[in-house]
Order: sequence, then C-alpha cells, then structure tokens
Amino acid sequence: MSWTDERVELLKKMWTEGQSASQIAKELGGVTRNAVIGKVHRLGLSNRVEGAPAAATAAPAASPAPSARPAVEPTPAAPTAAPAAASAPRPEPEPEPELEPVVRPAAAAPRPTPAPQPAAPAMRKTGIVPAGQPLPPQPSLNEISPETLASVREVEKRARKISLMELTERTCKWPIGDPATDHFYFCGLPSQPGKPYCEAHVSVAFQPMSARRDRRR
DNA sequence: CCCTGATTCGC
DNA sequence: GCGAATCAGG
Repeated sequence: MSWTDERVELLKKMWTEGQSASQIAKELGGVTRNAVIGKVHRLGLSNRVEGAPAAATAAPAASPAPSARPAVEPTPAAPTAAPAAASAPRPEPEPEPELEPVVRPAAAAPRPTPAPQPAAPAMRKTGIVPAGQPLPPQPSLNEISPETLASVREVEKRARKISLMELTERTCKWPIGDPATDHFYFCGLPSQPGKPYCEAHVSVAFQPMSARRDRRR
C-alpha cells in the first residue's frame, strides 16, 4: 500500500477528528499504526488541536529536534471537556474512591436488581431483543444528574460509533441510538478495566447511592 | 497487559 | 519518504 492522495486525505480527516493512529490504520488497511504515526509526523500535522485529551508527555528530557520544533505552544488552557461536576473545588475528574458499586440498571428497575448490566448488554447475552417494548436499552435520563448527563452527551459525540461486531473486551458496550434504525451503534471508546463501559458511561451505569435523588417527573 | 503517540534509523 | 522497532507514558 502507498500513500495515495485519497488515503492521505482520509488520514488527515480521521486524525483531525481525533481518531487514534491504530483506528486510522485499521480503517485504511494495509498499514500499521506506526506507519500512520510516521506519516502524520511527516505531514507535519502532529499536535492535534481541539479537545485533545492526548498530552502524551512528549519529549520528557531529550528532544534533540534541531529545527523541527515550530515552538508551538501546547495551548495554555485545555478544557478537556471536564465540566467540573457539582461545584467541585478541585478539577479532579478521578472517580470518587467512595463510589459505591451500586448498580443502577437505569432502564426500569423497580427494586435493586443485582444484574450488573443495564439492558443492551443483556440483549447481547441472548442475542434477542425483548419483543415487548421497542426501546428498552436507554436509561431513564431523569435519574441522572444533569452534570453527568451533559458529560455523557459530550462523550457520545466522540464515540467511536462501532458496530456490534467490533465490540471487544475493552471497548465500551454502551448502546447509542435506536436499534431499529441505522443510527444505532455502540460507544466503542476504551472501556474501564474490568468494566463493560468507558469512564463516562460507567458513571451513569454505576452511581454512588448519595448521587441518587428523585427527580420530579 | 491493554493502549497512546514520539522518535530513531536502516532501507 | 517509509515504517518497524523502540521508547515513554497512561
């Protein structure tokens, strides 16, 4: 494979969108992520802008780049979409240590069900969508704090939007959209170790008891 | 171990 | 120019 104009264009597009090198490599096919990264650098479109959560601690000490350093400042303030939750004094996006493993199958759960899965994943288990209601997966949004909800919506814009077949042990399996339409897909972002969802979705699937509060409806 | 991007250097 | 190997960090 070679870097045809079309392939380079797709590379630029995906890189700009914030896709990872490996994702781009998979999409292009015939190249490894190394090839993609190498190309990215040669094209000089390194430092991605926008809400780049990257910050991969580049050049810790040795950066012998003689003249390849445009001396571009890494953006003073990088609000990595971290809308500090309920008046948080500290900008710590880290999950509270006291976070109870209380599972909240948001989608209809009269009583505390020990089922560690909201709904869609359950579907995955049986491979069958309960014939009853057309849309069982989506959690009842009225029980989630507006902060978290906003954060999730933001994350879902960046979702990889992968298909069922692309799910792996480490991709977020949170369903997005209506399974009955072609606008359905799975989050696909990196899942938290040992959990089926990414950080954002874990936060809505597993909530501290304290965060639970009735919302008028 | 999984992943990320960065850099080097032989081709 | 290319990209595997390697490095460094999460």
